Amino acid sequence: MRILIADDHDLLRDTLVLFLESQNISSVAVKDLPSALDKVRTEGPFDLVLLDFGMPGMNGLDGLKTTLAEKGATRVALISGIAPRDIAEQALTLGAAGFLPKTLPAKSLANAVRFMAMGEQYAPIDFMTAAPDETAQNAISEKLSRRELQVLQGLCEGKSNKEIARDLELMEPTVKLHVKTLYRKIGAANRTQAAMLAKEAGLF
Amino acid sequence: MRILIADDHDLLRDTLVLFLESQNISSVAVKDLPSALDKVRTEGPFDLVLLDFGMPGMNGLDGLKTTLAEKGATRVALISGIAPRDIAEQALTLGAAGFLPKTLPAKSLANAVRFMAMGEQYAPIDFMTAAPDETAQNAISEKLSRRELQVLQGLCEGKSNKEIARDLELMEPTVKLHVKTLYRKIGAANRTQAAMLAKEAGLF
DNA sequence: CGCACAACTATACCTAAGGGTAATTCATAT
DNA sequence: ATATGAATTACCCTTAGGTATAGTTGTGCG
Repeated sequence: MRILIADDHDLLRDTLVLFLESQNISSVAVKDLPSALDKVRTEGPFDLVLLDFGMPGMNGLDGLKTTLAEKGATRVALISGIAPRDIAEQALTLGAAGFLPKTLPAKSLANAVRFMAMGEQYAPIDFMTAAPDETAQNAISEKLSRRELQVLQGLCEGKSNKEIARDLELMEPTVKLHVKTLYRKIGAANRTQAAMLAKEAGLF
Repeated sequence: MRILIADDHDLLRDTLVLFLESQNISSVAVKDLPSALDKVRTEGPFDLVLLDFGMPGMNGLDGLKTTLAEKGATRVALISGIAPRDIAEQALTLGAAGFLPKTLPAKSLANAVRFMAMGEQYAPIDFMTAAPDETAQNAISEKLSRRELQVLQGLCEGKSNKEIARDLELMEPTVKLHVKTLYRKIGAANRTQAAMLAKEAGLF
């Protein structure tokens, strides 16, 4: 089996090649997307191409699309340290062979590589099953104060300001102010948008 | 590699054994859970145990738990024709090696078996990524008229009645009426609750 | 044909929501 | 000690949302 690895982190690239060699998977490694496309054209086809999501020339999912369009690269997977879940889903929908977070144990990575080379789609179960977007969740919950989060929860339950005030033992004007300020912080225009943003962030 | 298959459908059991044999995977097949546990004790350990979710003796996920407790069966996967997504998730959380729908192509099943035997967790990507709750979605979408669904979508996007009216080329009072009637139909007290109900039903 | 139903328009009224500004208290961090 | 920010309460004002009621289309069906 022969795969192509494209990643701008020299350390990862070198160690990964050695490790895969020990697993009887031969690999070629390059450091950016143009080099990867070049390799595919000159030395392809490969059983699998691994692209780092954050490497030079990738430009988000565009790099995946252009690579998938190459004749010598029918099986292309993304590898990333930071990309959120929705990127993974989009990549798989675009026809990627899989999505590998860099948190994956080396042995699992080797297994996943073999699996994808056989024509299957791979993504780590826990990654796909996890809360829709933990980064967005933190982005919201870290932006807001405790009170504002409590009020936001009330919004998500479809309560009126008066009900929220009663539940939190506050006066209604106080709730109104919290509501207004949390709109600013999360970029909502009204309570419905605020509730939907919280819901999409996996809150409550 | 040697695996144990437990399924009450004779046809599937026999053909699956033959197919796996052709893929250099040797297998033993039984027709219910007690037989499976017996086989594990007398002829174990196996590299992987496949349990049909609907076979005699399974009793939902209990059969999975008891099998996982056996010494000779550390790697146990479910196979099912009908189980919904949340069963699959629960099974994986309980420590199942994977979840195989019977809609899976035979070649993919063989790949998944090898993958799981290597210690990885498997579930088909599209199955895990699918809409959370299709039944609730139909419950709502079949209750509402086309217009009301269009208006509900507007609500979910946090739009005002005026904006929805402009988008649908209606007068604002019309939108207000649709909004009110759809509240009644889905049991919402205000637009935020309506939006959250739609969201939770997997709509839009 | 006439019936029922969904969709649409319209008016009016009241309440809730959202925006602006300001002041006080309190804990924490510099 | 003092500055900062969260939390609280309060005022005013405008707009949007929610309710009720009533009438007009158009489509499908018995």
